[in-house]
Amino acid sequence: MPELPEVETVRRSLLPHLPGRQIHEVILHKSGQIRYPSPERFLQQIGGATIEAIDRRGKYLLLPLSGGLQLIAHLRMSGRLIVVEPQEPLAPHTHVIFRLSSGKELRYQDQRTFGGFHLIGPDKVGMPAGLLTLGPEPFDPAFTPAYLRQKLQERRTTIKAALLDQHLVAGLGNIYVDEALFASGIHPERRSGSVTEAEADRLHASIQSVLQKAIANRGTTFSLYFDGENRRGEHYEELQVFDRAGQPCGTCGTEIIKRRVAGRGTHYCPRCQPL
DNA sequence: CGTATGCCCTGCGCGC
DNA sequence: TGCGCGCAGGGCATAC
Repeated sequence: MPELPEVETVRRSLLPHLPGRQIHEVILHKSGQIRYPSPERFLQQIGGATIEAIDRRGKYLLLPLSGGLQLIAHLRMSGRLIVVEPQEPLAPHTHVIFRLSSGKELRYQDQRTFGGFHLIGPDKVGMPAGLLTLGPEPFDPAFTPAYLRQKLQERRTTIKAALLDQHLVAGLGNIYVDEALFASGIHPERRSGSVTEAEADRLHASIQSVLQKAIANRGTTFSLYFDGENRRGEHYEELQVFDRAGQPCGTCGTEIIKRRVAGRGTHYCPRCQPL
């Protein structure tokens, strides 16, 4: 499940392969992953364009193209973008193939088909709605402890739901919300507004350090995540609570609990994160 | 408007 | 052994 560290790792792994390359041809094995515009117009507009860069915003990958176009990709649950030699056998669930001027292919595979592409012109029509209203990046100077404190105060929901909301801060998903809450000793079912100033400050620091460590480990490979060169992330071993239900907490030895919060499987230590 | 819920989809693990 | 069900969840549509 790619979250910010995994998407950032994909971005970095694609960096040597994409900028400066021309897209000679796009082959659609399954057109459902083309979200905007129609598959026909997508193919017509993207053919011959040159990839100028590869950027990230939250969990979105942004690829500015020549001619004022922008290709936007979202991997959702199971999407993978990999660069391979054309003779490489097609992996299952390969839906889109971009033939590049380097001779290599950028392939999009997606078992659960939740992810996909938007191709946007200079008028910005067709942008994913969520990208337009996305909150600040966790490492942007705008994401301050005071900002987090104030936003949490305004919410009436659980702290878990608030942090999963991409309008509040961009890029956190189920794994790193659980990890950041553990690192700051906050129970996931606490009311967002009940979080004290000191706790919010601690949470701010935890969010940044948890994400930073995960990026340094090139993300968490839980089941389906691999980077653009098909490598696993190494962060799984570092997880303190996520996917550790029934195992002892590394801090106090209490059994890690898993329960449903905000509609998501949620992991926490009942002793280190009291309600 | 803010919040909650269900849906999209496929593969896997579990229980019978 | 085999089948069917539930679960996994990011973002969006819909309902309240």
